[in-house]
Amino acid sequence: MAATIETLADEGYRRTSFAQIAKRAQISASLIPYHFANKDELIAHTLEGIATGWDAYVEQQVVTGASAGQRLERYIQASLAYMGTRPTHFAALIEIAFNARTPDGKLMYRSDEDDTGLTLLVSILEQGQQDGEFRAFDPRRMAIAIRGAINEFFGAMHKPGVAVEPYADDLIGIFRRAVAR
Amino acid sequence: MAATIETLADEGYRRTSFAQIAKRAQISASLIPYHFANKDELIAHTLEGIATGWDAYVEQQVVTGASAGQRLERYIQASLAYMGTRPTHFAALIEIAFNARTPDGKLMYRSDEDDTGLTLLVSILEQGQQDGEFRAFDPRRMAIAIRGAINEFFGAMHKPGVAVEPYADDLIGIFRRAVAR
Amino acid sequence: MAATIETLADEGYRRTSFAQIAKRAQISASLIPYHFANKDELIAHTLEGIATGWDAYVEQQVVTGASAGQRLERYIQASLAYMGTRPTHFAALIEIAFNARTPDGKLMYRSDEDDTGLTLLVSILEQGQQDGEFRAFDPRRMAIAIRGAINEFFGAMHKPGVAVEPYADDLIGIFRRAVAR
Amino acid sequence: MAATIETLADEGYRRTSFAQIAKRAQISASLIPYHFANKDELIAHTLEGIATGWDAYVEQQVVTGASAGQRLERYIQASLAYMGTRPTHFAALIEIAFNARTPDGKLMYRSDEDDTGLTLLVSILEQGQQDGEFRAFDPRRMAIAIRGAINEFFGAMHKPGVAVEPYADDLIGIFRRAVAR
DNA sequence: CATGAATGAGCATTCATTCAT
DNA sequence: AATGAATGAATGCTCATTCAT
Repeated sequence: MAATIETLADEGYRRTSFAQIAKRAQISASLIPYHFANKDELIAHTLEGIATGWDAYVEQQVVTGASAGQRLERYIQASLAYMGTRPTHFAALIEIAFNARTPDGKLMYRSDEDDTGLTLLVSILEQGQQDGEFRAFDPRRMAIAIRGAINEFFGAMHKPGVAVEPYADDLIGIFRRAVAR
Repeated sequence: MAATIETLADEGYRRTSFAQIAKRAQISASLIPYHFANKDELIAHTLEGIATGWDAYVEQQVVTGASAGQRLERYIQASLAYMGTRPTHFAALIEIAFNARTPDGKLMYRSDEDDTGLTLLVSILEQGQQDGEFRAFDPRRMAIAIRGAINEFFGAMHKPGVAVEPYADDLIGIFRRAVAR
Repeated sequence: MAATIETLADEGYRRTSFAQIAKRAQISASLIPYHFANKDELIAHTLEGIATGWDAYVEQQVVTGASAGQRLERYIQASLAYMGTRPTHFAALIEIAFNARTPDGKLMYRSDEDDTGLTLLVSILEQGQQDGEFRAFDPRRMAIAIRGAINEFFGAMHKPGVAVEPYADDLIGIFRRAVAR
Repeated sequence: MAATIETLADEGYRRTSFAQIAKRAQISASLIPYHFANKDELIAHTLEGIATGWDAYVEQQVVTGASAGQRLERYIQASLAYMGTRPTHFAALIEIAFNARTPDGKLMYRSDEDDTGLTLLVSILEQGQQDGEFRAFDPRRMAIAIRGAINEFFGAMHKPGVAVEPYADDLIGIFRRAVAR
């Protein structure tokens, strides 16, 4: 599965074949369907592994926040930190999200399954509103905007002169103003 | 090329084969490499076609703005409007961006080529700062955040209860506050 | 398709792969699914080709019979003659009949489709009964017995000291007695 | 081995893999080559098991016949009864007969090994001729016809309106006339 | 005895591309 | 300009078999 993540990140979804994964893992290609039954299942397990790790990390950081504002701040910081620390995992995540399809042809990232990341964010925002800390706004739409701003960083992070910390600081500034009363 | 866009949007990059495109276009599959020499070239032309149309539309809306604030507003509105009007084009764009690779294996969306959309946005922001209309911030990082918030909408727009206009209004609100002195 | 018949007869259903057929036909294996879409379709076409040829030959011989008795005689003779002349076709037929399965897993030879060979035989027998030429018996069961006795010859014909003509003569003798008043 | 028979009958020779058999037997697939060394050997043993059971049953019925005519009658009845009682065994038998091949590529049902069923039948017929009970005919060819008529029943027995007893009665009638002086 | 992990060979099929027409 | 035939490479997957445990 580690080899799968690497292959996804380095070669892209299309070239992530059993043969390529097996080459990296130094095993025979036919061993993969022996353990996973399906390529879809391999992908699903890989996705789950990545998502779980990420969600756990972010959540663990977030809960230490005393106020909704602090929790939002830590959500942004943790998300970007994770992206910066494990770019391979995030790249694999993107490859899967934009390529893996359910049997009926729908893209995974458009599926209706619970979207842990967004749910957590929405709950932070709602809490802030209930506490009177944040102004009135639609929490779901705000969450989408925040997550978009976070994720976009991944495409830019490889370019020269772009670093995690300043971007995190800027995002915190932007969304502090956005939610402030 | 219209068939290529449709196929990309409906079937995804992987399944966008000459055979599939040809079936939609009601032509023979061997006609495509006759006109385009390469699959890469077909993709490149398709991408260019989409990008040009989008950039032109957004730019045309932006230039009518009297102030940097208005131009930013129109940039956001036009981008989201285009996405809502031509979801097929945007879906194809995403498929290409996250799948097409240069011969050396790099993803296109990470390439160093001029990124018209972002350049325009950066110039709006810089102008606003020079005019004293916007506060001090890093224009590039702000542009990344804005574009991320815009693009994220595409993944969410197919879910129930999500519409273009309210999201555009919210984004405008968010980034007005973000750039305000 | 000729290569398919030969491969079926010589190698058996299991080993009748695109690769094997292609080797005999001196073409590339990938050309077969280009023309036939499916392996099932290739098999179906092959089966149809064989069955049509056989049915046509037998029927053509049968119609020249003046009486039901003569027609029965010619049915037996023609069936066995075809088997002796085109053992390859018959071997392929058997391979398909006992191996090809419909998508739901049922064997083809147990399917309910019209069984031209048997239908013709039944009609001969019924006519003989109506004409008062044959005694009373169940035509369907008699037809099954006749066909079984004919088909069994295929398994035995390759053994030394077994020839078509004497077997045909014996079968005619057997079933003349069986249907005689 | 019981699982092998079931798998052969239900899934067909092609799909009768160690994996499938093991699934039915609720054992590990690698246990089979541990006990049988070869797939061929497993098949051979299975075939032997089926054939022995069948032959024994038929022979046991046959020996009780007082005359050749009675023994022929019981041969037909017992064969068909066995087929009707153990259709699974017979189906497996057919799968093996028409698919298993000796290392040199020859089908088993065409091999020269002693064919117990046919040998018994031939001996009955010869005895009848020696006793002056049956007319003159080639016993081997007559035996082939009888066995063909019996075996053909298997393909037809699953269709509606086809039962063992009437078919057995008809066959007895047919071949009584065929051998009668 | 029995198992799970592992492998190389083979299979049906898709694909980008070439080529004669 | 356009097509159908053809191909080699690659893909997901199954299979019989081996082996360490």
